[in-house]
Amino acid sequence: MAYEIEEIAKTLQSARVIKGLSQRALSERAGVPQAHISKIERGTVDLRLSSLIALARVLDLEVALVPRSAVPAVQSIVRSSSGPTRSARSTPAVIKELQRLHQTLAGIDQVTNGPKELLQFQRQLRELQHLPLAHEHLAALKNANSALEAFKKQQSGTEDIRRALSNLQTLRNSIAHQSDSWAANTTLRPAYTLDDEVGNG
Amino acid sequence: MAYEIEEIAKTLQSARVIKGLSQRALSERAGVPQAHISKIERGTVDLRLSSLIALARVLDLEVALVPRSAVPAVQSIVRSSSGPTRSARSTPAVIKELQRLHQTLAGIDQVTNGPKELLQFQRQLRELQHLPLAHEHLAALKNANSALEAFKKQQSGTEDIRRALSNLQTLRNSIAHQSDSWAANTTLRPAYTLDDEVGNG
DNA sequence: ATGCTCGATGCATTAATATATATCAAAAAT
DNA sequence: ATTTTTGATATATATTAATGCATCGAGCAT
Repeated sequence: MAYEIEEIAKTLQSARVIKGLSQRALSERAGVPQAHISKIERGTVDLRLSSLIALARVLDLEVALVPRSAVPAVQSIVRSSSGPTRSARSTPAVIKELQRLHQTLAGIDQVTNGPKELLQFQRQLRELQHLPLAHEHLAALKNANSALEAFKKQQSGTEDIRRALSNLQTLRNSIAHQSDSWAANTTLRPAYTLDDEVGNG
Repeated sequence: MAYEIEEIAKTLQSARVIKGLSQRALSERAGVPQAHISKIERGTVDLRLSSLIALARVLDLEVALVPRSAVPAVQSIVRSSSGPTRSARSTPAVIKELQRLHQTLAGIDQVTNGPKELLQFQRQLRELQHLPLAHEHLAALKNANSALEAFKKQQSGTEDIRRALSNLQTLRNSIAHQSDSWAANTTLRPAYTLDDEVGNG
C-alpha cells in the first residue's frame, strides 16, 4: 500500500484512540463495518473517499487538499492547535482512567439530586478531559476514582468527595498554568465527545 | 454524490486549470485515464484514495486530515499562501496568453544564439508566470506576443523586441510592487511547471 | 472549410472496495 | 476464574471504481 495512505490510516487510528472510541463504536457512528475499519487502519485497503470522509466526520477531522508550499505552515498550525490533545494526552492509561472516572460517576444515580459536590465533580471532570494530561497525572486520577467508588458504596461521606474534588482542582490549575497559548484556544476547540458512550463497542 | 467529495473535486479541477494542464496531460502524468479524471471532476464517482493522491501529487497538493478546530486557521494559511496563484491569476484568458507567448518563443530557433533580447524575453516571461496577473494585463501580453511574432516573421528588427521587453518589465514592476507579502513567499514557492509541455494533452 | 484539442460520455472488462456475518485470540473488566 | 470487549481475520456477495478504447460535439486555430 502507498506510503501516503498508511500515513492517513495512522492519523485516523490515532484520532480514534484519542477519542476513546473502539472500532465498533466508530463503526456504528460512521456507518462503516468494524471489519473494514480494521483493514483501513492496517493500511491494507485503498479506501474510497466516501469512507474516509465518513470516518473523518466522526473523528472531527476534515479531508483537505493543501498546496505543497503551504504544508509546513499548516503542519505547525495543526500542531499548535491540537498539540495538547494529541501529544501530551495520548497516554492510553490516562485516557482509560478518565473514562473510568466518567463511568463510575455515571453509575451513581444521585448525581443530580445528591450532594452538590457530585455535580462539581462532574464539571471538574469535564474540564479535565479538555486538558493536556500527562502520564504523571495518572495517580491523581486514580485516587479520585477510588474516592468516588468509596462514596458510591457508602463507605465514606461527602468529606472525601470534597477532598478529592479539591485535589482535582489543584491538578487542573497546575496544568492550565503552564500552557497559556493553549488556554487561548481552549474555548474555540470543540469539546471531546468523551462524555457520551465511552468505549463500549 | 456527497457534498465533501464535490468540494474536493472542484479543488482538483481548479488546481489543474490553474496549472494550465488539460485532462489528458494530467492523465499522462498521474497515470489516471482521462475519462476517469472527467468523471472525478464532475463529482460522479466515489474515487479511491490512491486516485486522489495520484492526482494531488501532480498538482502539487497534499491530502491532509486536519482537525475541525484548525480548519479556519488552515484555510487562512492556504489562502494567503496560494492566494495570488488562485485568485488573481485564475483568468483563463491570461493563462492562455501566457502559454501562447511561451509557444511562440519556443517556435523561434535562434533564441540561444540570436540577439540577447530573446533570452531576456524568455527570462522575463518566466518571471511573469509566477506573478499574480489579472485580466487587465491581458492586452500587454497580447502586444508582446504580436511583437514576438512580427520578429519571428522577420517583419521587424530587434528594436521592437527591445520595446516589448521593456513593456513587460514595467508590467512586472507594477505588479510586484503592490503585494510585498506575496513577494516574500515567491522565492519559497515552487515555480509553476508551466514551462515544460503546456496544454498539449 | 479543415483539422486539432478539449472535455464528456458510452461500453465492456477487470479488479477491488464495501458489506454482512461469524469467528478467534488476547486484553480487560467484573 | 469467568465474562466482556477489542481488534484482526475469514467467507461470500454486491457494488462500483478503474481501465482501455472509441466517439461525440464544442471551441479554437490554421
